Amino acid sequence: MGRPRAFDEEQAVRAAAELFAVRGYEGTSVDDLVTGLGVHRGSLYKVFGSKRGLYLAALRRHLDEEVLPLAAALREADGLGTLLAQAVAAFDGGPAAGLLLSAAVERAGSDPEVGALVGEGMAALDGAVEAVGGAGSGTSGVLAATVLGLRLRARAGLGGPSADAVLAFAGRVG
Amino acid sequence: MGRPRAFDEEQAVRAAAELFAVRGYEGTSVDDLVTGLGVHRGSLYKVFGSKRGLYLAALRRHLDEEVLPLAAALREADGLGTLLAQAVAAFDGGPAAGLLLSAAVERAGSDPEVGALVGEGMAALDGAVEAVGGAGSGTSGVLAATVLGLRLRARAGLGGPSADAVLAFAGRVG
DNA sequence: GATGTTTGAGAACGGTCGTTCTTGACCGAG
DNA sequence: CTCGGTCAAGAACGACCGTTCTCAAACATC
Repeated sequence: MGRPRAFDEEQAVRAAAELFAVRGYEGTSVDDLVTGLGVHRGSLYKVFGSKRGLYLAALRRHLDEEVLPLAAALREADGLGTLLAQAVAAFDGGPAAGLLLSAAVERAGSDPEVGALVGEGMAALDGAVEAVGGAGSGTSGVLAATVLGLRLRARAGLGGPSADAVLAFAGRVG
Repeated sequence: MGRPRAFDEEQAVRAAAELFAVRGYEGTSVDDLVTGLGVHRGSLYKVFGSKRGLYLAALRRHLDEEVLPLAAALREADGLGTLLAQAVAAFDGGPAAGLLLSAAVERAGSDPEVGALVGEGMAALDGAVEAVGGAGSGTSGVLAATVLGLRLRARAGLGGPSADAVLAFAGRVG
């Protein structure tokens, strides 16, 4: 019953996540989304309710498909040094944690629902560091901050530390 | 000749920097600025040319009055651990580096002039870490990333690592 | 093939955006 | 006091914002 949907919802959410990650929430207009996703305005509002609804869906997907898997992979690192190097490599290869970073800075403070999702992503990174470095070492939050800080440098387009520098640093912390 | 200016330009720039730091560039409207600064629209455009011009002035002031002095102070630390602890203490006490962080995420990628200013601020932090930790150690960029990452956590309103945790971490890196 | 329901296409809504213009208040110089 | 120039006050501009509405096209069901 009814006309079949002509767009892939998951693919649309993924495209929205990329747009939001690059231009930010306020910097991405509904027109940008309609053009970039190839989804009609009406369909977008029918499915997601609002621009914010689409943003929350994109952030949710970003967590489920990128941040949490990354955190799970980092848990398998055989030391904090390897963990750091692995995280940086993930940042070089794509938009990993980009939307998480953008959301944390731009929206987490003013939108509680975004704040909860951001907190979930950060907690996952914390947990990975803690699992590798040893619980109670008290350093997990700091090193998780380092991970996001390195992501920030990569995003800002300014040359971040080289992989060698990261490894050298990693040698210091274990 | 002419009517004298009825507002303090430096104070206006400072107020603008706070607004931009909290709400971001796109999240701060000219109406917000007019209200928050107590400066008339016409005067704002007469003096700063545009919203972007005021933003650049605010970021410039943020660097000169907060980030660069902070970097200079960090240079005097007697070790990387003290440096980290000092940086975190500065974040707790105010908006230090807040606009730098916001600009790095929201604008540095799309506005080259903002990118240059952000790069200047980050280079100052790098230099401070390098001066304390020893040049060529290759860790300066990474630890500077940690500094901004900790600032990010504080901003997002999620409980960051405690001062004790930072000190414990600092013990590992020297 | 006719019916019923949902989609896609795009015009249109009021509101707000950044910016400019017009007008009158103000003050130093002559 | 008069004049010239700068400022403050606020209305007004076109453009764009997120959102809604109308209507024809496209299927599943009967």
